[in-house]
Amino acid sequence: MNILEKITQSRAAFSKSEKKVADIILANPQSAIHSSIATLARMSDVSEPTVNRFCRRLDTKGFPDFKLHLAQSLANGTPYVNRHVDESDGPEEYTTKIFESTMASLEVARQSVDIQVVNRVVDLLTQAQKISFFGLGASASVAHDALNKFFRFNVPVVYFEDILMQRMSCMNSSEGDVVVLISHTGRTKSLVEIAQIARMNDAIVVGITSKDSPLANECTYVLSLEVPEDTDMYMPMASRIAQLTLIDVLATGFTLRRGNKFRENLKRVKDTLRGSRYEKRNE
Amino acid sequence: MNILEKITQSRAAFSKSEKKVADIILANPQSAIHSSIATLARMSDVSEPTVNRFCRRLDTKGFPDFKLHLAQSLANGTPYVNRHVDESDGPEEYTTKIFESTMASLEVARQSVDIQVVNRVVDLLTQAQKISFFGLGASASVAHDALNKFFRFNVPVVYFEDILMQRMSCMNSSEGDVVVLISHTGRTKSLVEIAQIARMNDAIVVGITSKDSPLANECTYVLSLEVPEDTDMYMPMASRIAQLTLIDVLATGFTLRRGNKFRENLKRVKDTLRGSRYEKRNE
DNA sequence: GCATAAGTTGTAATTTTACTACATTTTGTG
DNA sequence: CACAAAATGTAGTAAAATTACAACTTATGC
Repeated sequence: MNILEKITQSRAAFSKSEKKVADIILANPQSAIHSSIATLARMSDVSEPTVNRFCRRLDTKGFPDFKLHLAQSLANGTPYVNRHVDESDGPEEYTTKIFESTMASLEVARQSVDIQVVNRVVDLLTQAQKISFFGLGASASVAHDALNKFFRFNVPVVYFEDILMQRMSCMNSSEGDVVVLISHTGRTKSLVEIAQIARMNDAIVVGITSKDSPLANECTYVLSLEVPEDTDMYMPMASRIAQLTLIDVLATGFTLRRGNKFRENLKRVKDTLRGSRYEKRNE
Repeated sequence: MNILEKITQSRAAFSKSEKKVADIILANPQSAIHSSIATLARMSDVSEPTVNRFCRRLDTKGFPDFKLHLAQSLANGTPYVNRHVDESDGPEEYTTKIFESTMASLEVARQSVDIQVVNRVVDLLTQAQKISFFGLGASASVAHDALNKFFRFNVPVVYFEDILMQRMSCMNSSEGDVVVLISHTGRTKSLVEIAQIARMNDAIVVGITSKDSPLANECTYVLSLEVPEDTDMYMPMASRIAQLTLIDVLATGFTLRRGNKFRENLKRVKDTLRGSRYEKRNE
């Protein structure tokens, strides 16, 4: 656990001199890890043993051990945190906050993904006769993206934005078909219905949605993504990115499963695009 | 820079005894940071000064400094690196790699974004009479997503996937219109043409694309995203996510610029969705 | 309001740790 | 094979961290 946070939190439990030490360290943790106990004691205007006691109060073995912990906390700059955008934020602030929140969400999402299920779903996808990707609202563009990816694999892929088309498509599904449904909340009624229809027609239904949601309960397999609450902006942001990344994972798993030859094929698909592009001049 | 990697890389430059030390450290770096120089020397079967020399060869001030660096490398928030997926990777590995690569790309993208331009583009968008989002292939879903976002703002937004529709739409554009074109490479011919058409009709053209590309040269404003090369999978992955996040930033800037009342409005839009969803039972 | 105890802080000595200078060994080269 | 250069180790030294204990501060009960 991050020792800097720990210092901030346990500040109340510190004695007067220990607070001095805490403040000096918090003011400039970067320099603290390069100081000796003597220097730090002098800077905080306390004695060396006080600094040592301060370290032990934080459950470290002593000063060197404390420095190690501190160094680790400082390692990745500042770990990305989900900070909400504030009304008073300027462009600099909100840009940073959004990028960092997105990264933080991805980190959380990564940890919540069930690898077993990923593997199983990749299995199913490679064997599918037809793959459908459906989502509504913000998740529609995720489904759209999935179409783009799997289309290159030369497998029958279906994607509709229209609810009625989605329904009809599922009506016609049969054994061997895989329907992937994408929804952050998992509470969109029409999507839950589609899951039911698809299952009634023997299709395998994979949900990319949140755990224990009504949609999750209707799916054969659930790839749940525990993404922290979206920011206050009343728009799905981070969840969408996590879904997309998961699609990337599935697509990658797909190509890996299909083997070498298949990837050469993929390269050829990419090469056909060349004609539609301006050549990159050699730099 | 990660010192563990550094050790691996400079292994060739080490002397015989130094290699012994390197191997012991690499074998169990976690225990290394908790050992004294004497213990480590004994374990590596070399003398203490050798360990010290080893540390200096890695551009650290000495053994304690080396331990600090090592601790940072081992911190669990290890900065994400763009590691390519390997053929032999299992589900666990490729999932991690993709998530981490995506995060790494976002970090790079964040640093490359020009805040000034973001601010200016937000300005333009808030004042636009009509906003169009166009992209092709993988970028189409990004444009699609942008539509989703800006649609909620109750501004005239346009999005087409079809090239001809895109062209026609641009033909009809006029002063006060903003056309946002999305392309990772910036070399897609038809998109460059669309930029030209839009500009001829007095629209402002904003490009979310790579710097100095043919498309970038045709745009009024360029939001360049320097995203590291996509992985070997022959599919755009990271670039797309960076583009989406940038769209999030623009959308957020938009709502912030529009002020409080506007966001209340946004909340109302969100609330209208409620009827289409299953209520969340209280937990 | 004073005495006493509990807690806090500092001083000085001790121990541990890291570093330096120099001696010895190993390796490579004419 | 001899010599030089590089590598490694030994022993001593300096620095850093820790411990034990003394002095001081603060709080509490009578």
